[in-house]
Amino acid sequence: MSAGHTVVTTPARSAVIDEPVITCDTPQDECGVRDVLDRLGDRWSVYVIVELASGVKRFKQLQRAIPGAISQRMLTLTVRRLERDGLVKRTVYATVPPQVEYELTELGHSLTHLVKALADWSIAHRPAIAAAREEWDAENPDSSVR
Amino acid sequence: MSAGHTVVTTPARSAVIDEPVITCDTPQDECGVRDVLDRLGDRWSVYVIVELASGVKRFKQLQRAIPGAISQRMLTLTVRRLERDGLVKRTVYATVPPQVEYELTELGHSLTHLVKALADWSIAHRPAIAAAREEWDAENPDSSVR
DNA sequence: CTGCATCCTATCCGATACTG
DNA sequence: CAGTATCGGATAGGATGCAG
Repeated sequence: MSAGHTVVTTPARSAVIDEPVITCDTPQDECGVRDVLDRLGDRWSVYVIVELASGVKRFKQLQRAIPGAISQRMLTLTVRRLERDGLVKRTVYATVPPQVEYELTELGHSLTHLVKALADWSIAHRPAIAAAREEWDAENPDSSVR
Repeated sequence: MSAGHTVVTTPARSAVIDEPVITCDTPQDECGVRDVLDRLGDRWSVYVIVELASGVKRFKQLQRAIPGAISQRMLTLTVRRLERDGLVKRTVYATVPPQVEYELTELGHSLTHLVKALADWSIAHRPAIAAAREEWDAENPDSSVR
């Protein structure tokens, strides 16, 4: 009595291979990966790390060096957070006018390699990504996913 | 915040050795590093990449596997963007009910190593970061920087 | 099951003004 | 120069409802 529509059986479930990859079993603190990603996630932290990777810099120096014109407010917030996380060391000199120097800590430097690797990957694969985007956009003219 | 994929000049041949960290001389398009960071910056992309690193997964599988309870909306958006960037391949099966499989492309897999490295770093240094934060918070009881 | 559209909220971030 | 505080726009992201 059923209509003749074919119900396709779902194919075999993909067996979980072998790699736990990250082994995250604590949904609460989310494995702590967020601790880093949230930092790298904001707009400026990576640039600050990159700039400080080449040496000590003062506030204004930092601001000028960072591409995209970071506002004073955001630079302050960014360096404060990085300092709080122990990635950046802040040194205040009681001079007139005041002078504050920022530099990476040991911890901060250890992150530099990864950030650099990420940047290299980005640069190396940018053409591929750009091409993929153009192709996708061409095939999906009216998509809400930009 | 990604600028429209204009990909201008960018003479950054970037055959960088390992002295200059990122060699960014184009403030305009920000070296293209943003192209990647904007993806990694959002809350979920990294988790999707991590999950797909272990093999093909369906939509619902992905949603259940990701820690932190990603909403349906965000998972859809995230995988679409990754697909657009050529990092994820999407395969639709005309079954009832519908079934869609997601898997990393070659490009996506090449990013996996970096993402894993980042995750490893995060896990390894989480205690240090947590300690730094506690110390900082103790020394700055009434700070607006959380 | 997969996915889109809508509404609504939290947060990011820039602009601006003011202090030491 | 370095930093803080406030306002307001833009946007990421959750909840819900509906469609294929």
